[in-house]
Amino acid sequence: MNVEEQLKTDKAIPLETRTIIHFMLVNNTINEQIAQTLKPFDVSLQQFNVLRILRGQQGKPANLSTLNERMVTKMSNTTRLVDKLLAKGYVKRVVCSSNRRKVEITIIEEGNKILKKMDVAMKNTEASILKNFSREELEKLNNLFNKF
Amino acid sequence: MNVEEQLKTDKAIPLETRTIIHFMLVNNTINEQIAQTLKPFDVSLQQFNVLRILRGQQGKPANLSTLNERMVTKMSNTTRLVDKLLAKGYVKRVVCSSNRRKVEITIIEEGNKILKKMDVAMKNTEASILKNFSREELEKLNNLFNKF
DNA sequence: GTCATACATTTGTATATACAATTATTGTAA
DNA sequence: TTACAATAATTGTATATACAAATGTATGAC
Repeated sequence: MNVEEQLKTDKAIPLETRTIIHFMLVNNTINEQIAQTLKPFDVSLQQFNVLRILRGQQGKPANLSTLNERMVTKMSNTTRLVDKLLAKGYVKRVVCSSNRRKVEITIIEEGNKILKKMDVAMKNTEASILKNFSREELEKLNNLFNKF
Repeated sequence: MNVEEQLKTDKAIPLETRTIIHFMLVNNTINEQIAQTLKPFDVSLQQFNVLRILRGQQGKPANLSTLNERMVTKMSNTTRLVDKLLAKGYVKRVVCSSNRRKVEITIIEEGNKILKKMDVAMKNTEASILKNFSREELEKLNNLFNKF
């Protein structure tokens, strides 16, 4: 992916600006591919991430603020996101008995089932996105990301 | 920025998955900072990009499909985006006389004026986002991005 | 106990975006 | 020249997201 070509410009772009634009272009291709992957499951990336977090809880419930903390992309409305998962029958929602302000979200069987299928699809997509990278290059990339 | 720390997990994540998640985390911090930068100008990142493209035309108008082609993030509705810029008085919109299906969008003085101000703010934000990178590291990063 | 404050979630509202359907215009083949 | 397909933009609709305000609950000071 070449930045100048994509932007159809012949002018030189300052390295900093170029890096940010380049980053965004890569972001678009990644997002598109992931969106395509999740589309057949009728689940957004955000919803997928929440399901993964819930699975990571290993049976323990998570309340909304915990979910929000751990989400890859923070968003202002975890309530409605969980509502969607609830409507699809992937999670359950119980008001916390010790503190009734909190609600406890737990992934249920149907959620685990679809998550397993999505895992396979996502693994393939990840491999496809990163097909041109060697192991060392991936490590180099992760190290550079640490500098942000 | 450490991925495991951010996700509050102690399990090892496969390098491919980790890279994608890491990328998204970086994307969030970049987006937040840019959104903060543009907020005082009451212009979205998309609108900013369109203004930049129009300036790049150097007086020549661009029609909607051209704009959409060159936008960093493609979106399905350039019409409404341009409507916003029109309402703010930053661009003008003329139906193309040789082909009345097309509309020609041109940036006007007020648009150039605010764009200049935004440029300064964005330069600062870019520098801040990339403050931990040396020139060589930025080049390395851009080269790795070419592999996507 | 009452009040003020902090906490956790929910709701309202405006805007953004994705996707499909529609309108208007142009080019072209029969 | 009519009919059909292609092009360019617009509109409709559903969903997503950001942000602020509101609701309900808990806690600590007095």
